[in-house]
Amino acid sequence: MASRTDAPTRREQILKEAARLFAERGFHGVGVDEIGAAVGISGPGLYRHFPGKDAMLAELLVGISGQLLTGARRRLAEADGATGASAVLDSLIEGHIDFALDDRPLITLHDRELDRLRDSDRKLVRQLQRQYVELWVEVVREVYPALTEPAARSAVHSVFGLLNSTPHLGRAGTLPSRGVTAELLHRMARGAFAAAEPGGAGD
Amino acid sequence: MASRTDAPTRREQILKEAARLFAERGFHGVGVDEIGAAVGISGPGLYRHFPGKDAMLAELLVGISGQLLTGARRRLAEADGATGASAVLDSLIEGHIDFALDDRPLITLHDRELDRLRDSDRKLVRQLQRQYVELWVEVVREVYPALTEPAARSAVHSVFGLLNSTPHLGRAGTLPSRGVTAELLHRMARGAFAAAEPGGAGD
DNA sequence: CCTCCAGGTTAACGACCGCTAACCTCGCTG
DNA sequence: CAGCGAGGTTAGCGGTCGTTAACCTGGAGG
Repeated sequence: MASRTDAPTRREQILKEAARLFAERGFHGVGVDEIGAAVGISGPGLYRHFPGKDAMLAELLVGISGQLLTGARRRLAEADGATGASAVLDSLIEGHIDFALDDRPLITLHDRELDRLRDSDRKLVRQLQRQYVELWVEVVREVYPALTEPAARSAVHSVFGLLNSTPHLGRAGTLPSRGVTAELLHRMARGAFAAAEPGGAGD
Repeated sequence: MASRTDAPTRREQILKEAARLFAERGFHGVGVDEIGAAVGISGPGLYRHFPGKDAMLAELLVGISGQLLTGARRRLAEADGATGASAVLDSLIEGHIDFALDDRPLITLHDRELDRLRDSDRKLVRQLQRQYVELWVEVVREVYPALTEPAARSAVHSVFGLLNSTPHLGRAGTLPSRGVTAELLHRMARGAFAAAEPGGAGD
């Protein structure tokens, strides 16, 4: 939380590099020596900042889930009663896309290494994720009332899959451009939701 | 290929269980002893069937990519000039959905453990995947001519993300039902493609 | 100036893991 | 029935990895 303006670097450096490495080679595929080397220190020096390798992954995953949920709640509150549900959904989609484009390693970890956590941490992360999903489901059902609740939940998960596909889009900066990609993803997400309705604009 | 009618051989049993375990806990998170235990033999007995743990993953990934590509080519050929491009796209979507619903562990491995392969195997898998994507891109561009080629490719990757979200839908058989889920995914995929077009039915 | 602590270092331990070696035991087949 | 190969078994080696132990160092505070 105390990270946006200040720069108490080491810990955050470590987390950032660990996230990148975990996303690239998997949690079990990365050694602590590599993480250390990535931030200029070597090996067990990491244990001055974290009690263990597991703790790094836990902090990353809890942080991601929390950030997503917090951001979504903020967007929901900002719009409040004024703007329509459709605008809120657009805001949620925009926020998720920003995250997926900004922090690709994190979005990768988010649905890939969850099972490597201790039981307590995993439960916490899943709870945060569930709240995030439920928040989306409510908004989606308001915009598309023909959707049953299970259908809406499935649709939300599927759209997450669509939005989280950013790591597969371009190995390096091969994307057309950030703005264009974001717009494309946004349109597709809306189109997917719209088509999820039984009487929608499917075919 | 010699597996549909005959009883599953040891080799196929091993591959199936290995796929499940790799998907659940990651390639590096599963030991050969666990794979052996899952098929009733124990430990190094696996080496009577495979030269090593890497070889199992390689065979799985090559097999998946090949099956997907072969199936797509068959569907493209079956439709030939008779049916329209839109029907071919529907057929491709249907095939991918069947795969994603049938073999969830495989679809998970497919975009998760690719980097754990030896260079030669990884190149082969990537080549198969690229051909599969390009096949989709051509069909999609025929159905939605307003899409530029990069946009179509991004859209295809994103729809794969959407369709491959099946593992997140229900931990067990909590899905509404296979048919309903398949239909929902199909409509969403079509809706996403349609909305990808610049002047599409976005909002 | 002495102290102390945050933040490093290297050495090494213990566990685990992939794989090999050596051996066993069926069910064929000549 | 002898022989043998397919398909197992257990024991154990070598390497890697997470973690701990013991030690070092520079800068802030009394």
